[in-house]
Amino acid sequence: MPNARRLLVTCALPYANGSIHLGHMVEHIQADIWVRALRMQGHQCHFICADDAHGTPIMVNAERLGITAEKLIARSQQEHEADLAGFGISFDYYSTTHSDTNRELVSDIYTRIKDAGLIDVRDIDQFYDESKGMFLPDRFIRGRCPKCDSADQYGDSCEKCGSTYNPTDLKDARSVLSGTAPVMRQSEHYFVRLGEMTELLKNWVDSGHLQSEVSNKLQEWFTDGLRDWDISRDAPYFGIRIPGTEDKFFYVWMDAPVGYLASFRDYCQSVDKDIDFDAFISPDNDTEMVHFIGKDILYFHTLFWPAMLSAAGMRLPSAVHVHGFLTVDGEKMSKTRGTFIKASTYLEQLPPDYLRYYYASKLGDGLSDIDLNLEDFVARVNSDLVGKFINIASRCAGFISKQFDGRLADSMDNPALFEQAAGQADEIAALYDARKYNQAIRAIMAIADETNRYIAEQAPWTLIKQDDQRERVQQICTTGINLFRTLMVYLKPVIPHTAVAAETFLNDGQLSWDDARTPLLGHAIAPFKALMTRLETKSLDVIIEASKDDLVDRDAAAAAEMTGPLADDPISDQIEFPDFAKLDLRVVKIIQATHVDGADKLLQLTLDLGGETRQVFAGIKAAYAPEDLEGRLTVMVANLAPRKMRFGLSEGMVLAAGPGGDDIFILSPDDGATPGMRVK
RNA sequence: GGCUAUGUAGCUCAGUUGGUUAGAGCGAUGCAUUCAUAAUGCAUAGGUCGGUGGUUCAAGUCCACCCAUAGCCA
Repeated sequence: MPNARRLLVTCALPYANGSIHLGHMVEHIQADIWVRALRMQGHQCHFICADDAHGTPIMVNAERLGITAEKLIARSQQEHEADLAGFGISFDYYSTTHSDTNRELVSDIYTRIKDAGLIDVRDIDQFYDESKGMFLPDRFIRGRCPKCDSADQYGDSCEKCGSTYNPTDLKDARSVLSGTAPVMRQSEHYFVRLGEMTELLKNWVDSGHLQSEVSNKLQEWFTDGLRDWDISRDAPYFGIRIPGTEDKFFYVWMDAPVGYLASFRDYCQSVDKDIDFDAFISPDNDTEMVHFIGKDILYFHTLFWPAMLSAAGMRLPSAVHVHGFLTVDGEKMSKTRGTFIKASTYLEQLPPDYLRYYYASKLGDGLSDIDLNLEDFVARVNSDLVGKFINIASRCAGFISKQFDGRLADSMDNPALFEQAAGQADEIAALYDARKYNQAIRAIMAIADETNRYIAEQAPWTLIKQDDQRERVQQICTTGINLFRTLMVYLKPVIPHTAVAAETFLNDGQLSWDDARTPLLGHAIAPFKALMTRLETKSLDVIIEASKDDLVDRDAAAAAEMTGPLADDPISDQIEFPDFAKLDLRVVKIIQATHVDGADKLLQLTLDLGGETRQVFAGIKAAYAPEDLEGRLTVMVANLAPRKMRFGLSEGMVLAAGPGGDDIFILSPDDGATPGMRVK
């Protein structure tokens, strides 16, 4: 194809710390439809993605699960790829940002930025968790909101009053990881001097690569002035080490977008070896680089990313296509309502093409959110796809196979009707290209409506009763089948799985875009089998219920975590060994235990330290009877300063665990220990 | 709080540079039909276009303010 476009198309990299859900699918489906439409027209589209595998949340989560971060991200990538493949997302390559290629590329880009004099190094103050030995991201600090005093708010913003602030403003700040109070500590950070690139970025933003809403938004940021971008994080950090440093790592948002290129380079080197990676991404090239992203990560892709590319001497994106969020039944996806639906949960019940069609029917080229209205979803799929579109094939195929031995007529009875539909090929292709899928679907369904109307007018089921009208019936049904075929071409980017089944039925190989224009005549088709079944509300109920189950498990786990001993009584501040060595813990034998007159909780214990005896009062009366204790070994703090109590002098203390009341558990050494041994 | 979107029939959405009785699909109701996965066709009902005020010969469409919803504030 002479005018074939060459494109690198990407979706935002899914984060390797959670499952793909139907919100992610808006983007992947949007991009996949775009790519498939272009490919059908003969364009060369390299569709690339990867897992975003770095950052503190992944490191922390792996630790919590007791596995390595590498294992966590490998597991996640496998799951993500399976989910995306299940929805028919036709990536050519799917990698991870935790790869050698990515490390090389980021390091290279960083070095070029540095050589251009755009890196600034300076100290900043940041919260540090001493017990965990690490700096804390804003999200890992909670405390009371400085504005409205609400408890348990994140370090960057308050969910109650919506105000934003610095974690340093938080009252009673606590580390989410350990529950301890974080301390301020200074650390050297690396910054990209974005402000230096303002002009360049402005030019790029104004030159038509972005939706108008996006440029408007960026205008605000330009007005405020671009601030330096902090690209470093201190060890420990699961990520890529900054070259020339010992303990500094690239902030995950530095290496994530580079992952697009790293994954693409791996693809060029291992799969499609005809592509010259360096040439492809060099400026002044006729290739296109197109990113699909959600509006939440606009900033990173429209300022940082072009800035990085430009500083590194690479091509800038041809387009960044931004979409909105998904709501379900008009509300934010909710785990309690069961509307936080994972891709895998959906796929267990329903075919991917239903959702792909529904999203397509609602997606425009703007940033507005789209709503998955479950009732509307059922109605739309059943009425549009099954009732209108598939029905055309279904109602015509019977005549062709039963009356005409499966052969289409040599001509159509109404070529004008076909031409009218076929003539829309360019227009519909343009709508796909402009990402106005909702308009494309409307145009396509209008053709389906017209076709059904036409068949009803002709009433082949009546004509077939007259012998002299047989040929006409065959021609009418041939017209119908060909309109179905043209519609199938138009819908193929949206419902590829259905297209495969339809191709079998039409028995003429794979449909390309140009097939929409030329009818299939004098051709034998295969017997018609149901291409799609109606969507049952029941399946959706199952999905909703299953999504609630996910939540219950998580809630239970979260609740258990929240009410455990660690939550009630967080681990104390870290100490050094000499602090510990000050404690002199000894194994002792309880030689006598007696009640204390007038004391509610105390028992008086006489302890043998192996050569010395002590009197100790212990608050364990509610849990132990004196006779049960006599003769037992336990552990005491032997060098605790004696304390005068109402009933006498207590010369130390025995160790016990538990919340109190009846729940007190004194310690016992294993068999073999003898009184006087030191515990260390 | 500031900014940016959005607010049109029961539901999901179109409405071009302001111009005649505001549109589509689904749903509802009635009729027709029975080839087709109870699919299809015809017809009817249904909207003071979030609210108020303004500009204009004329506003869903422009302006101001207000209300509601969502997002952003790196």
